[in-house]
Amino acid sequence: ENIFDRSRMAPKTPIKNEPVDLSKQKSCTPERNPITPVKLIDRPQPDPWTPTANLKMLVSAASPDMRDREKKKELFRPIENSEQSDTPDSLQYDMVDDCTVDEFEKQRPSRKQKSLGLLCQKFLARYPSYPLSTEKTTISLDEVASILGVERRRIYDIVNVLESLHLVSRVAKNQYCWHGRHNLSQTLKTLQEAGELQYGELMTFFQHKEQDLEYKFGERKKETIPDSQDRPLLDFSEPDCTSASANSRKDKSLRIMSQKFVMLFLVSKTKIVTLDIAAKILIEETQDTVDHSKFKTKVRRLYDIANVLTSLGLIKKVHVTEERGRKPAFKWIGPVEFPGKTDEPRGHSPTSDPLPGTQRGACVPYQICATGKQRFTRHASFNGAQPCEGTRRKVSSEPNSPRQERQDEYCSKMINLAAVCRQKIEEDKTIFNSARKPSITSPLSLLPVPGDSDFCVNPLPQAVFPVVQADVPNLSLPNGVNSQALHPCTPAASKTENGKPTLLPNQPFLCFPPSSLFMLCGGLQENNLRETLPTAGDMGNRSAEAQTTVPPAACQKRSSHKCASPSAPVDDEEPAAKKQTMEQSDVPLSLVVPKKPFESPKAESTPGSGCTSAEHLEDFHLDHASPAVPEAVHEESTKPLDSQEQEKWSQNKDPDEPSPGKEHISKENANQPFLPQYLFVQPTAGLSSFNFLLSANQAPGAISLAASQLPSLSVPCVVVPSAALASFPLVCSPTITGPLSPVPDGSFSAATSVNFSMSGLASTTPVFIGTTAVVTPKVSPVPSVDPQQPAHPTLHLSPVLARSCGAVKLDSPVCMGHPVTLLKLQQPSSTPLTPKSIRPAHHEAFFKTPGSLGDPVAWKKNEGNQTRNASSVQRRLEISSTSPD
DNA sequence: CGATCCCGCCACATT
DNA sequence: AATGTGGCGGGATCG
Repeated sequence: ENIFDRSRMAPKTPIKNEPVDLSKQKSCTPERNPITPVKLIDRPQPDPWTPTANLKMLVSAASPDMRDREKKKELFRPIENSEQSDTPDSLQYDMVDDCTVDEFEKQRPSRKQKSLGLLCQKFLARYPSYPLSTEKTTISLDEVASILGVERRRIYDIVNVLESLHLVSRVAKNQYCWHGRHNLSQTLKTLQEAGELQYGELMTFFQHKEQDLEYKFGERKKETIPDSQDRPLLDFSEPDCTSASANSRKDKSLRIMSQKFVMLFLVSKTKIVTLDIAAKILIEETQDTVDHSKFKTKVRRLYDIANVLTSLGLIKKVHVTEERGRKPAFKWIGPVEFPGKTDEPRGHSPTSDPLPGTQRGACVPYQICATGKQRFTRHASFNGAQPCEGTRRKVSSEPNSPRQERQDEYCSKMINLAAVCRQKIEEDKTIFNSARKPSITSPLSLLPVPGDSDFCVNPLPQAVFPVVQADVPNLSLPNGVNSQALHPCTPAASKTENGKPTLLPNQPFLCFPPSSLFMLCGGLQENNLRETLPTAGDMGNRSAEAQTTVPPAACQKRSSHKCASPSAPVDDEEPAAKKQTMEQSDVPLSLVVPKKPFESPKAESTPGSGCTSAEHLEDFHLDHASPAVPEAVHEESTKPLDSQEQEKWSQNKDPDEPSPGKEHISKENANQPFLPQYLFVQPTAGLSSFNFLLSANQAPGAISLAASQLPSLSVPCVVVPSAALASFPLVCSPTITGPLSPVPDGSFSAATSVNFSMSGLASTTPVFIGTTAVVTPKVSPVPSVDPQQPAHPTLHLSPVLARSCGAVKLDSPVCMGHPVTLLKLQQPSSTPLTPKSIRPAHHEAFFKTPGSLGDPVAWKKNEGNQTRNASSVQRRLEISSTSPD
C-alpha cells in the first residue's frame, strides 16, 4: 500500500503501467529515492504495511477501518513517496478519487498493483541497467522486499528469473549481485545457440527446445563435473559472473524454465511463443496428456516468468488468433541479433562447446539430415550437432546406460515434442499468421540422435523397400551413417528444398538404426510439392530416388497443391527459384508456425508462385476462418490436376482427423488443422517400441493442400523413440504414392498405426520410410498416378508416411528421409518391453536426480502420486545434471 | 468463463 | 532448529 501511496503521490505516471512502459522506465531510472526504505522501516505499523497484512487488514477490517487507514495511507504516501514515480493505475485513481473510501479499497487491493510485473519494474528501477563495472551492487533480498513492500517470496520470483539471464547472481544468502544488462546480449546469444542446437530442429519444428537445453546442461556438467550435481543451470554459464558454480541444488526450475522459455523465443522464427506451447514443451513428461494440473502449474509459472521478462522489455504479450480462438502468447521484443554470434552454427561456438560435451551426446544434437529444413536453423544446428557428436562420443562411450535412460527421456520428450509440435502446428496455423517465411519451411528434418553414430541414414539404394526386417537394418545402417548421412543430407537438404535430402536421391529409403528416434517433419515445402509433381526434376530426385515410384503424381500434387496449390502448376515451372526461396524461408523455423497459410489466399495471390507461401501466408493468416471455403475453392481450382488424387488423400485422412473422408471436410480440416496432425503412437500404446507421429492431416489431399501452404505446419513428424526399443530401423521412402489410393481415412491411419505397431513388435524389424511413397498394400489401389513401387508393401508405415508426406507436401521428399531425425538410443536392455513398461524404468533414471538417482523415492516425496507428474522440469534438470549416467 | 496470477503453505536446503 | 529458498497450486481477480 505504501508503495501505492507513494506512487500516488508521485504523480504521475500515467496510470497504466503497461509492462512495456515499465520496462522502459525501469531501465532509466535507477533507484528512486532511497529514502523510502527508511520510511518504510519507520513505518509505524509494520504489519499493516506489508502487502499481505494490508490486504488482510483491509479485508478483515470493516469498511470504516479501511477508510481510516486509507486516509492515513494517503498521508503517508506523500511522505513516503514511492520510489517509483509510476504509479499504478489505481493509485492515480486514488489520487483523484480519493475521496471515497470504497474506491480506495477497491483500488488498493487491485491486483494489478500487486502484479509481479509491476513489482519487477520497481525492482529494476532500483538498479542501473548498465552499472559501472567498478561498482558492485549488492542486493539484499530482505531489504528490497521491505522497500518494495512485498514478501520475500515475490522477490525470489523476480530474482530467479533475472538470475537465469545473468542480470544478477547470488553471492550469498540473501545477497545477490546486480550485474545489469551488460551481459544480457551474451547470455541471450548463448541461449540462442543452445536453443538452436538443442531444439534446433525440433524447435524449429516445434520447439521442443527444452529438451535440448537440458541436455546441454547436462553435457556441460559432464564435462566439468561428472554430472551430477551441479546443476547446470546454467547454464550458460555465462561468463560472467557469478558463480557459476554456485548453483546449487536444485535446479531451480524457475530458472531453467525461464531460460528455456527465452530460448524458445530466440529459436522461434516468429519470435512469438504461445503459452500453451511453451508449457507443453516445458513439461517434460511426456505426453501430452499428462496432467492437466501439471500443465496448469506450468502455465502459472510461465506467467510469472513472462511478467518479469515483460518488465525487462524482452517480451510483450500478444494474442495469436487461431482458429480455435485466440491464444495468449508472447512476442520477443528484445534483441535478436547478437553481435557476433551467429555464426555458425556449428556449434562450435562457445556455447556449443559446452554443450557438446555433455550429455547425451547431446543428445542431441540432433542432426538433421533433413532436407529442406535443413536450411534453417538447422544448418547451424546441424553442424553443431556433429561437433557435438564428437563430444558425445566421448560421453557416449561411457554411459551407455545412462544414455539409454536419456534416450528414454528423449523418447518421452520426443513424444511430448511431437505432441507439442502438433499443437504448435495447429497453433501456428492459426496463430499468427505469421507464418511467414519461416514457417513454411520446415520440411522435415532429421535429427539423428547423437548418440553415437547412430543413425545414419543411408540411402538405400533403392528402393528396396523390402521391408525386410532384418535385412533392412543392415542395409541402411551400414553406411556410415552419420557422417555420410549427415553431411550429405545437409547439402542435399539444402539443395533441395524438396528435398529430399540426400538420402533420397539415391536412396529411396532411410534406414535408421534400431533404437533410434525419429522425427519426421514434413516440411511443407512448397517447392517440394510442386516439384514433386511436375517437375519431376526436383522432385524427381526424390521420387527418383525412390525410384520411386511415384512420381508424381498425386502425391506430389497434393502436397503441392497445398502449398502451392494455387500455384502448383507454376511451381513446377519455377521450382528452383521458389525452392530456394522456400529454403530461405524455411530456415527460420519458428516454433510458432504461422499457420496460416492458408490457403487460398495464396493461391490466388500467388499465382504462380505457388507457395511463396511464406509471404503469402503471412498475409493470409487470418484466415483460418475464412479459409476453409476459399481454400477449398482454390484448391480445387488449383488442384484440378491433383485434385482427384488429392481428394483421395483427403479421404484417407488419418483417423485423427475426424473428418470422415470427405474431401471437403478433410479439406476444411486440413485448413485449419492443417496442423499437421500427427498420429502419435506412444510406446505406451502398446506398440512395442515405436512411438511416432504421423501427420494425419496431411494425408488427405485437402490437408495436403493446407499443409503445403503452411509449410511449417505441414510437417509431419514421426517420432520413433525407441530407445527402449531397441531396434527398429526405419526407413522412409520419400515418395509416397500411396496416398493416392483412396483409402479411407480411418483405414489409413489405422493401418498405419497398426503397421507401426507391428513393426515395433518385431522390434527388430526395421521400418522403412521411403521417400517414395510406398503404397500400402491396402492402399494398393493407388491407382493413381504412380505406379509406385510397391516396394513398400512391407512397410505399412510408409503409406502413412507417404501420406503424410504427400499431404505434407511433397516436399517431403523430404519427408521421407530428410526430415527425419534420428536419435539413437542405445538401450541397454533391448528388451522389448512395452513401451510403457520401458519408460518407467528409464524415466526413473532420468528423473532421478543425481543425488537421488539411487532413490526413486526421493521423487516421491511430495507426492507419490505425482511422481511422474512431478515436475518434469525437475526431472529434466536432474537428468541433465546427472547426465550421467 | 477463461485468462491471469497473487498469495502463502510447506518442503527442502542451508546455516 | 532456525532460516533461507522456492515449488506449487488454490482460488481470487480480471477481462
